Amino acid sequence: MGGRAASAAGTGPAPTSGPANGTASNGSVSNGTPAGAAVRITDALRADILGGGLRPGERIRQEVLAERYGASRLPVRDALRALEAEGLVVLVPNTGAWVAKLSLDECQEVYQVRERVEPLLLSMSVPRLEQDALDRLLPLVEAMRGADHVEEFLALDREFHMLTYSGAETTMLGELVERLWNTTQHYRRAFALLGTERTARGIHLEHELLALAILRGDAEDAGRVLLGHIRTTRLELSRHPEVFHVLDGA
Amino acid sequence: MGGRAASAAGTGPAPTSGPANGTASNGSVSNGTPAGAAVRITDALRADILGGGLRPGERIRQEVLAERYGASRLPVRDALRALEAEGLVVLVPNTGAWVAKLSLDECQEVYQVRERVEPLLLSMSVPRLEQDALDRLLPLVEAMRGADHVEEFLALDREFHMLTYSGAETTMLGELVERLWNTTQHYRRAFALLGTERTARGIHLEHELLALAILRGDAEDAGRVLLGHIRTTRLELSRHPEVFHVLDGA
DNA sequence: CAAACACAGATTGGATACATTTTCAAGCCC
DNA sequence: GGGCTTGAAAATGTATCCAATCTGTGTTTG
Repeated sequence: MGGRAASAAGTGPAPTSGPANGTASNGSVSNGTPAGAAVRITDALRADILGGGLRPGERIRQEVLAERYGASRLPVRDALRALEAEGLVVLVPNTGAWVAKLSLDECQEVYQVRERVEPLLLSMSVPRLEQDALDRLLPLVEAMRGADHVEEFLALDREFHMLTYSGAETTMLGELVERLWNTTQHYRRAFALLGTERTARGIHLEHELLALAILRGDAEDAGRVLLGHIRTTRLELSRHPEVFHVLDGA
Repeated sequence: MGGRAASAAGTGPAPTSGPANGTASNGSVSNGTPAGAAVRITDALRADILGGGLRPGERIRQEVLAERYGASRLPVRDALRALEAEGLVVLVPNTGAWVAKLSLDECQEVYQVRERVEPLLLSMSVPRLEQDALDRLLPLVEAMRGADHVEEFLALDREFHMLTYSGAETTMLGELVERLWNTTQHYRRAFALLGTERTARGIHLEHELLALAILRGDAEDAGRVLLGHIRTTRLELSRHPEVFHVLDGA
């Protein structure tokens, strides 16, 4: 056992240990890692929600999930609670669970927070980015240009931005940003579907500009570009309220 | 019931309707205290941690809490999980739970996020502050000047800042800010104990300046003052690493 | 004498079963 | 015929019990 647990007099094993789980690498979050089986259900459910298998406003029944994942209702409840903490599920006591649904105002609120928070994370990341990460930036931009399906673009977009954050050794800010991304996943998808050719070109340009600033090592300029990128998306989104009506009606 | 009128014209057939919206909770059940045992334990534990009854790094045993609150271990587990989501507790699978402990770097990270996020929340709040809230600002500043005990000052400080945010109709940003405050509660207390007379005077001046800007209705200037206030505290904190050593050693 | 192994104790994680609360639908009264 | 009350059914919250895992100590061996 590691000496760091030498808690003869001290307390706690290493509460804040962990190699600064950045936000890189797609895959599961495994933030607090509840437990063995519960965490598997949590990951599966999150993937289901993010992938579109469960749509906003849809009801979630514990028994159904318990049977689907071959477990009891207890780990399912733990999973729902964990996802509620991530903002993906809404639990109402003695009533039930629903997939979180954002209104237009709430979605804009998320984007406003992202405008303030992600440039900070980026500025923490840029000075410490690995060479491998830098080498992958422009290819990802090109891949996004060539993406045909919405899902492919979304995955590449996520990978690109998370890669730009992979240099930050943060414990909380990275998780916060990932949560903000997850909660707006449905709307990003719907927005990408409605996006015009003109806005798409603008997005690609912003991505390339961001990559160039990062490659230059100019964290401040990169932060400015990123702020503009998120802001542009937010304003564009505010001009397409039908995104939310569609989801509400479904 | 029926308090929550579906925002989008009565779209929802019963099955897909539900309080998936973050703010919309059932009329009868206020998301705060639905009389569930788990929620009561959660609140009690949070108060215990924030109040200093449980110190950072201290171990939490489920059985002890179960007996203390006269309940089973299950609602205790739920409470720990909820508090983990708030960042107040750290859970290690199959091992145990500890009161969250922040390193100096992590604490500064929280403050940096606060610098970005709280001015935004303030700018959303200032234009819609009630007259009652405005009338209470300067008296609170004066009360802080006269506060003798640290606990009294901390309570007034929290009340003052939360009052400045009371005009914001947010669903997520407000909770985020409250979480950030809670996770640094221990360190704010320790810092207040170590604060010199000179820093105390500066804090009071900043508070008064902030109150005046808010009363003037100048949201932008208020945001600037608030940013400086948080930044000053962060820099001051970085000059007192003994705060963390004391807590680590204890 | 020190380090690795193994066992015992303790603590958490999960499954089953029961009590409580809410919801839905039929029936009754106005 | 419409609105309200009442009843049953379903879903959630909780308690108790059992299994899996980790910590810590004692022993053994080089």
